[in-house]
Amino acid sequence: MEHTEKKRNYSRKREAILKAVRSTACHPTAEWVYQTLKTDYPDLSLGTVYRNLTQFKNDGIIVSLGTVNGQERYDGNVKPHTHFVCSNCHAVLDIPGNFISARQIEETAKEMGLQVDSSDVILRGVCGKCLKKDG
Amino acid sequence: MEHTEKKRNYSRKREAILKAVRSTACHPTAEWVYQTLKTDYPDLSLGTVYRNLTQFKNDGIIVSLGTVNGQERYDGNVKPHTHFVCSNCHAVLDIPGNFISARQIEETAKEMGLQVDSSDVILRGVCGKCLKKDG
DNA sequence: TCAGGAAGAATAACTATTATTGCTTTAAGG
DNA sequence: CCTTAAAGCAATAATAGTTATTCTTCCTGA
Repeated sequence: MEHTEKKRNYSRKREAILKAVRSTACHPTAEWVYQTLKTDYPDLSLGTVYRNLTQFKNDGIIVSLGTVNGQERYDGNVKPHTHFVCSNCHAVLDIPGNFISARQIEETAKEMGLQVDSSDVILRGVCGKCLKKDG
Repeated sequence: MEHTEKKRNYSRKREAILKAVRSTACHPTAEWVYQTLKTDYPDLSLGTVYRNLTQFKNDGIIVSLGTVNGQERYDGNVKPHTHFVCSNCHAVLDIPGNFISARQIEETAKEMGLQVDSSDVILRGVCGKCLKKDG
């Protein structure tokens, strides 16, 4: 009996895309992934990156942070955590700590008749790098 | 010495755009504002709506909640508050309560050398209407 | 009233994303 | 093996939201 456990055809490129997202803390855009992999995979197309990122997102393997400056940002870390967005250079940083009360959310959701599946905390401001640069 | 504050000419349309955003709790898109005002201002153009919304945002008169389903959502309520986004119908609802500790954020920001200007809490899930509709 | 600047409409341009197309690979059954 | 159907893929075209451009009109202050 052969190994038949893969539901989706294996693809070196797809694996590389997933690896790229997981191996950085920069919360990349589709474009970033494309540019990063283009040297190793010259015949990679941007559409392939978009398609695979969407698949990963739907499968819950990666997560989307929403759009920053018009571009969707992805995160290989699927555990909920806080993000900081620099309004100057649009960098996205991970922030340790939760800042939020799950119990309080649950209560409010119940009160208002909502089903809450996830919660995001996003801080906005200027990152250390930009603070130094711009005085 | 005169004040150098940039004075802006009065405009009935601009006033109407601002009023439209402030008079609804639906956290409208540019398109919504355009459609809403088109009957009263038949010669209003979508470009004008976009331009004025951007100006208002830059002036801090209104605030952007980021893009939901590809469209930017605005809010006439500039005081920070929590939002709920329905992943089914993409409605945006106001949630009373803050859920977040300003002191804790301040501490973390100081630790990490960040300047935090604002913070958003976004809950995602299914709203009451959609829960009823879809079972 | 007149000059100069701001606002507006119409439309073109841009950018991120998604759908389509046609080719290739894989899986399943005989 | 061999055939056939389904799925994957890259490349391209197309879409949608937004922004920029151009030209005209209108307001404001002297």
